[in-house]
Amino acid sequence: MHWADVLANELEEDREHVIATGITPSGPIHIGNMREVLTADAIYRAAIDRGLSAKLIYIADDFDQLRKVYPFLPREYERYVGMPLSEIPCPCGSHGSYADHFLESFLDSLKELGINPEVYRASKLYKEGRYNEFIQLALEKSDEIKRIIEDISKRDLPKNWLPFNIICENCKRLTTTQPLLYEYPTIEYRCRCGYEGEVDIRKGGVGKLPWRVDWPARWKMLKVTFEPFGKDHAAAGSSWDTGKVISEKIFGYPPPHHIVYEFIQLKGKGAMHSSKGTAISAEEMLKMTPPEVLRFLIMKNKPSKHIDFDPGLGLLDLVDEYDEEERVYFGVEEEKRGMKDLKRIYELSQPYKVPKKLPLQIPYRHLATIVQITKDWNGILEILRRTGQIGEHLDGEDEERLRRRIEHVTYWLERFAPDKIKFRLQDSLPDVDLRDEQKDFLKEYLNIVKSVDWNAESLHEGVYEASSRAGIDPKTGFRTMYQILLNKDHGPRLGYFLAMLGRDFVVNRLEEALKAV
RNA sequence: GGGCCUGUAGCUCAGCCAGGUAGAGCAUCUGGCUUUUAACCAGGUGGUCAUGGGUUCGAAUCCCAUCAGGCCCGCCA
Repeated sequence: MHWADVLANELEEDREHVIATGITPSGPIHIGNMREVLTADAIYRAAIDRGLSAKLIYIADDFDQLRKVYPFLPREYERYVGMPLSEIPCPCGSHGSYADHFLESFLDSLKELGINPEVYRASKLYKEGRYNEFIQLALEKSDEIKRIIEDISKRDLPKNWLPFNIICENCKRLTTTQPLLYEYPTIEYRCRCGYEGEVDIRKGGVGKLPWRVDWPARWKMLKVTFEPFGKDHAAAGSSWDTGKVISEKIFGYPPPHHIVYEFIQLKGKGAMHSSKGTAISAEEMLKMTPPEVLRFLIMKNKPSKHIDFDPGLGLLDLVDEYDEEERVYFGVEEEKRGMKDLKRIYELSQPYKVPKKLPLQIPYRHLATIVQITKDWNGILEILRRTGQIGEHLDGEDEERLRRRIEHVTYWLERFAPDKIKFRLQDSLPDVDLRDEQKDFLKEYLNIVKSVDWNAESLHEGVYEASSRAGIDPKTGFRTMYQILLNKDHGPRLGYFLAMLGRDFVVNRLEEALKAV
């Protein structure tokens, strides 16, 4: 059984289920967050498929403070450190806040992946007073909460610690205030900026529960019944350990079902850290990977497995693997024994509906070659028709599929593909020095090209024939062709490549090369 | 120090949650194919399932211990 179904089977039948996910939008949202969201979505879908009543929610922790000036920020942001992300201006100026700047494009990406959660912003929940009863309760039970956290996490909290971080009314920081006295409904505090004052906790948005208390509070507030979280939250004494106790003892709410997931790493680079520049943002990942393939990556791996994402050649393999499973799903190819839960994985990989028939498949490697010959849509169609990979007419779904894959592979080529697979078809004959025997070869090959059946295999074989007639190594023959076409010594498999270029183009180029001295 | 995960063929991994004769891809070898951005076709070799114990008629699978590796342990996936 697929892991998502196993987890959904834990959920009680006589209950409304709320599957929660979310993050702190403090910077570009990276691909680890993708795993969390996709894991939650998988369980949500599995719950629905089981006939349970369920919804998926996404909580943006935009009331958390800015921790430091990240490398991608201008230095002026120093003055915002310690303020809630929702209260800091947007770095680019076109979003409502710092938090929205990073959040909005990520939420758009989710749409493309077929994830449509109810979105909650912590800043709103606080300002609208939805946290008020929990704040009051937490303050009343400060001592008990303090004891739980100290016992379980083995750290000491300050003497006058309260489970509430006040936002200074003067400098707007969350991190620089110290409570002096709590007497319902007000807390007196002092701030490092010199300000002293008091806040009324009945008024929303005057402060924030610390994470270890905030988390269990929101379980109850939003009636969360399932939540995936990373293993950082699951270490001994960490927020899950304290959270589940606080949830039960303080708020009287059973902690949600959960799954701890492993992190995604970049192949060869170890864990990703935005601060070290080794992170790839979620948006980038989605721009280079077709959405169904990105879902596939998450769905085929159990949450407990760590994933090495290879943005280089490995990405091509991943797409090929997806395509292969797709063919098997539609019965076009035989199932291999290693394919586990294939049907379910394929279904869960679909952003929206499962296709009714096998979608158009053009090998991704091949597409990577085609888009380097032409970026023009009609040009691409012409190439595919010439090589017999599509017929005269494409239906709407196949066209859509093709367009998307072209977009993704193009982005990948621009940003992530290794140099060795990149080339540029030269518009006119490059300035190359050809030896006499190479010209003999071109002459021989021109004859073949003029009359041969226009397909990859014949064109490829023609090189051997022309080489032997010209008395040269086939290797030199191939190299000669790449020189006059790409101005390089190597290139894509020649037969396919020439077949795509078309007879007129190839004949012309050969003739030009022969004319040049 | 603590926690979680992982350990299956030379390599990458599936199979473990519902115990019933050990699987795939790559590599290698053989045969075919006159070397092309990780070539193709057919076939073969290859594993006391990390180690030790336990439960069981039966264990890669469940339980316990040990060893090794990875990651995590203020906030953050």
